[in-house]
Parts: sequence; C-alpha cells; structure tokens
Amino acid sequence: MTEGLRDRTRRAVRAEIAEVALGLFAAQGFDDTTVDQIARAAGLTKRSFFRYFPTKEDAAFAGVDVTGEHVVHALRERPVDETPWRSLHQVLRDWQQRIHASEQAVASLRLIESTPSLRARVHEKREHWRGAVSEALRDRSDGGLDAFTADLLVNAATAALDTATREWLRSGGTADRLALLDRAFALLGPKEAAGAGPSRNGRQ
Amino acid sequence: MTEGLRDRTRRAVRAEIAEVALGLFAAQGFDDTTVDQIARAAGLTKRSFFRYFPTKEDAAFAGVDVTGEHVVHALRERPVDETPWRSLHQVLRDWQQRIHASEQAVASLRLIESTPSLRARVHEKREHWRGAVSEALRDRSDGGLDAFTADLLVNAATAALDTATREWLRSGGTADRLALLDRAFALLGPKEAAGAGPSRNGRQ
DNA sequence: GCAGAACATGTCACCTAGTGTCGAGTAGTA
DNA sequence: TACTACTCGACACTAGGTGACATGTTCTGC
Repeated sequence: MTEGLRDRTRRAVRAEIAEVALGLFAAQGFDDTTVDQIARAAGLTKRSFFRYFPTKEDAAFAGVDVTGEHVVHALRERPVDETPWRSLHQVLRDWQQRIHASEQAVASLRLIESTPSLRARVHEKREHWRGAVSEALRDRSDGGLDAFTADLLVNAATAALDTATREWLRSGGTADRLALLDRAFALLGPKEAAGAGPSRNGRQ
Repeated sequence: MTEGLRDRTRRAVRAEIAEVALGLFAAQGFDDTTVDQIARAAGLTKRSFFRYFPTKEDAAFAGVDVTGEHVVHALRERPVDETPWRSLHQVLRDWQQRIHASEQAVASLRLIESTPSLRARVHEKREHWRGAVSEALRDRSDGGLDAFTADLLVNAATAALDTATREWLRSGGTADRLALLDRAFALLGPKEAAGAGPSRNGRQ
C-alpha cells in the first residue's frame, strides 16, 4: 500500500549507479567506459547493472526526462485558442527551463550532445513519443489539423529545439538558450493555416 | 592509372554482399539476421564481411546515398539569387526523385524506415554532414546568413523530408512523395529575412 | 618470365554489450 | 517460525566488432 521499502532502495541504488556512471563518463568518455567498470565502482556486478538499466546508454539518460511524457501532458494543458505552433513553443520552453534548473541534468545533456551514440539514442526515443505528441496536438484543435501537418509541426519544433541546443553548445554554454529557442520558433513558424481554419491550405 | 581490376572486383563483391544482406534482412528482419549468416550466404567469413562494411548497419545503407555528399555538391550548383530555403527544397526534391528511380533503393529505404536501429543510424549520418550542408548554404549567400539560421534551415529541411517520407510510408507507398515534400516545404518556409538582407531580424 | 611488393582471405583469439539460468541469501509476511 | 518474494552473484552463452598472423593471389618493375 505505502511506498514499500524495496521500491525506495531500488530507486536509491538506481540513482547512485547513474551518478557513478555519469562521473566515469565525464572523466574518460562514454565509449571508453565499460559496464563492468561502472558496476564495480558502484559495488555490484555487471549482471546486476543490467537489472537496473536495460542498456548502458540508459544510465546516461537517468535524470533527464527525454520520454516526452511531460510534453504530451503539458500540451493538453495549454489554452485551446492557442495556435499549435505557439503551444509547442511554450511547452518546449518550459521543458528547457526545467532542465536548465538542474546542474546534473545540464551535465547529462552536455554528455549526450557530445557523444554520437547517445545522440542517436535521443532520436530513437524521440521518434517513439513523436506520434503521441502529434496526436495530442491534433486532439486539441478539433478536426482543424490533419495528421500530416501535425507531424510536420512536431518535427519542425524538434528541429528548432535541436538548433537552439546546438548553438548553445557552440557558444560554450554562455548563450541564452531561451532566446535562441524563441528565435528559432519565430523564424520557422508555419505560413498561416494550421491555426483554426479547417480548410485553407490551397495555395500550393 | 586505369580503374584497376582489384577495385572493380572489390566493388562487385561489396555490391553482392549488400544484395545478399538485403535479401536476408527483408526475409527475416534486420535484428534476426547475424553477420555470420550474411557472410556465409555470400561465401566468405565474418571477418571478411567487416573488411567490406564497417558495421552490419552499413550493409543496409549500400545503394542509398545518405552521406549528403551529393546534397552539398548540388547545393553549390543552384543559382545564387535563389533563396536558401528554395535551394534546399529543390536539392532534396532531386535527391528523392533519384532514389525513387531505383527499385532497390526504395526497398532499402523501406527497410531502414521500419527498423529502429537503422533509423537511428540515419540520424547519426545526417548529423555528420549537416555541418557541411549548412556551410555550403552559408557560402552561397555571402554574409547574409549566420550559422544559426543556416543550421535552422537545414534542420527544418530534414524535418520536412522526414515528415514527407513518413506520410508516404503511412500511405503504403501510394501517395505522391514529391507533392508531400512540396507541401511540407511550403508550410514551413521561413518568415522572411534569410533571403539576402543582412540585418533584419529585430522582431523578437 | 620472375622476384618481391601489395593485397585479399581465413583462422584464431579477444573484447564488450547484453541475456538466460540457477542457487544462495535476505527482506517481508502470516 | 515457516513460507514467500525478491535480490544478487556466478557462470555460460550469443552477437558485433577488432587485432594479429599466416597463406595465397594479383600486380609491378626488371
């Protein structure tokens, strides 16, 4: 009924493994760190490591929410009269702000962004929830948004986010991430339509 | 001086391995096909397979040019007075048309799109040449395009391409890919600026 | 045509990520 | 106390990928 001791210890162990792993990744790189090393440093076996994380990559993602669970939820909370594009903008803005608040999350993000295999994994995860986000978007505006346009908006939004993140990394973390995101969203906003009018995209 | 027999046989062997691999992938799925199987079916050793392809994934990419080498080149050929967005549109349009012409390339694309690990790999490859494309774009319009905007345009263009491809797959291959791509590019075109005016992005 | 370099291939040994299984110990419960 | 559920280590195994070595084949200069 209550939390249960086992669940609590399990989460605590998980968090500790992630912390140890992050430290090793930062020190000697992701690829040059073996699971065995992490496990030993955390005081357990390789086998047990995999009982806490399905893959080595997942240890790097602990702490950062890349599942989009939150995005979908936040999207449903936005006012209905808001354009889809603006909703996406605001939701990603919030997400970025939340990430930026945690020092460890920023470190994870930096590691991810500088490791090819991890970046690939991000895309994989994203594709997973992309459908859900697109659907949530379509639910909000009743009928006024077809699947294709919704998909396009979501893809464009992640493109904006990626570009902003990339530029921020290029600046060495000094640039204003939110301003970059705003600029990206401003430049990329869909022509018209996509707002509320059901059929208005005739201008090939 | 001439082609050299060795290079020719090497390319022939490579192509044959790829063909065998494609067949096995299509028949039993990418993940359920081992390198050993492919190698044996092609009449060589696992070790030799890896002398032709750096990874198992790469065997699935033979035949499809995802390196963007061509994109960069084609971009430099576009008329200078064309807007960056339109150039990207045209170049990707050509690329898609070229792919569509080859039956095998379409098969590869279908396989890739339906296999998570391969999709991830596409993104990885894309990130690799994204910088080069962005740079080519910036070279064309002398000074009128900053790195951030160029990156954004390239990212947005791939978003358009992805969305079109996805919709096309969703239609079971019946939809008109080019029309979808056109529609995506039309909806996503950058507000203004990005054309030639050096400084005009003041409207937060 | 031949000697030697350059190259291709198979074999073997090895590393790492990841999984199945089993047996011992430990926490939670009646 | 006895039963159950969960956790962990130990062992073995598969699969992708690499390095080293030996053998044969092709190319090149003479």
